[in-house]
Amino acid sequence: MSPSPVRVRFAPSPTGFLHVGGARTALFNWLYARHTGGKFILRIEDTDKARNTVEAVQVIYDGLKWLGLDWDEGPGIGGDCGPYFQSERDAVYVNYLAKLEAAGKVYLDEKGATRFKAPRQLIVMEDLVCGRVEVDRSKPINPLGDLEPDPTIRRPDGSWIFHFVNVVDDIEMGITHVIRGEDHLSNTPKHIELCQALGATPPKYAHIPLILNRSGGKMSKRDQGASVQQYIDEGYAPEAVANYLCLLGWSPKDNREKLDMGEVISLFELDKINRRNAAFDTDKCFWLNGQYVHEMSLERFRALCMPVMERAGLPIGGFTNDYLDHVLASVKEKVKLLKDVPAWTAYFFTDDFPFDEEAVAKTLRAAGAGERLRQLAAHLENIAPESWDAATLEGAFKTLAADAGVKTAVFIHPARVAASGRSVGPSLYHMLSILGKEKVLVRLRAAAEKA
RNA sequence: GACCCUAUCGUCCAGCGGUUAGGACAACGGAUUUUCAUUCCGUGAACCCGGGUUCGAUUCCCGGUAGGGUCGCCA
Repeated sequence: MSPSPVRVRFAPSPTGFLHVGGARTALFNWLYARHTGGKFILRIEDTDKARNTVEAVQVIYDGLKWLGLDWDEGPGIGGDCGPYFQSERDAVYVNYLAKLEAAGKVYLDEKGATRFKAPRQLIVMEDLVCGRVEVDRSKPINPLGDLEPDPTIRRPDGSWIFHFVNVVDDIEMGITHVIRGEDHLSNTPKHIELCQALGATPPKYAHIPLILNRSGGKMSKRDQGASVQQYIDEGYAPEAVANYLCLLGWSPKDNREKLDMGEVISLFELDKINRRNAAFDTDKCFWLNGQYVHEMSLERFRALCMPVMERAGLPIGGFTNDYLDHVLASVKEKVKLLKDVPAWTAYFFTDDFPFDEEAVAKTLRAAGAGERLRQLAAHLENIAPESWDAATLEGAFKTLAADAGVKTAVFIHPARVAASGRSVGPSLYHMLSILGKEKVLVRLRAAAEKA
């Protein structure tokens, strides 16, 4: 008998926020589906009408797509088990509730809510990550001898409770493996009882460790870096964030860390997931992002930078692709976050670029800076436009400095600030070479006047 | 409080009966560099505690402690 194909799901509640923990759960589900050739299903758990909005659902789609997590069934895709919004599955739940009613396994409490008559047995879970876990549901939860209350499955107003609809949908959608956060481990016995009462075989469970904040507490909305949107806004490369998330609780066991998704897919196994909660290390995520940015192709870098530059209002449309590529290549090795690219490149696209006050004060207003800039402009004037390249410029700077009997830096620093308004940037000779002779001379002379 | 999970450098991840306990981020020091960044080299830094089991425990078992989680008409 061949094992049934894997079907896993990510079932977020649309709260207007995609938590990195949720994203990591989605990622592990997706990886498992891709590794096994199974299906990854997206189901929106929007039973809480008050909180759920279309915008909030969009946040989930955007975050998953940004991370490259495509779903095989779900909103926008369809599938045989739809609808994939719990708010549209009322008939299904009514149907399943009827099964429980027919079996006498539910009752109405004094407030009119429907409760499941829990059998309270010893539940043994063979968790794929946590191992064997036994919970005796017949034991009192306090010294008074109280048992855990029977789970509510439907409110008096007819709306449904998470535990019930979650279990029902997993049955209905043929979910084979439930991969979710460890915060659900304690809920699982309840889910198994419900599942069995419904006449179904429970899925396999894999409870993955939680992501904690830097101080060791549960990562909450307020914590820095808790929202996927933040990484999008700050200009992280999605492949870097996805890679980092893989490393939280999972590893290939050979000390490698920078892995592309294809490799992770082929190596991903549930038994390689550890059981220990992990603190999110923003420094390391930042570092890994830098690695990705520096090593990615110029094409990829351009694709990531263009929307950022456009949003920042840089008139990149007025320049050739060739020019754009030269500019981007000059900063690619320097920049770590995409959001920094506009500030690093603005002066390549406009003459109306900002001057860093500190740099001006320190370099341009230094004694003799104006004279140096005038000398430099006069010297560079002699370079033929067709010879205006980094190597020639470097030679020119060095000759000028040698003749003047000073270090090259004496000319370099004011030239950098004059041409770019900044004290930091790409290699100066390359920068001037990309900018072109005409612009450079204008800027050097303008700065000399102001110096 | 009850129940469940966890416990290796500050952080993440290896090691799972015998190791000089390894790698990465961060920190610190140095080299390279026209700025910044990169890169390179180096240093410091860990097996929670107590009992077992064993010739031998970081590794296995028990207890403690600590951290996290769950006990909702939130999901």
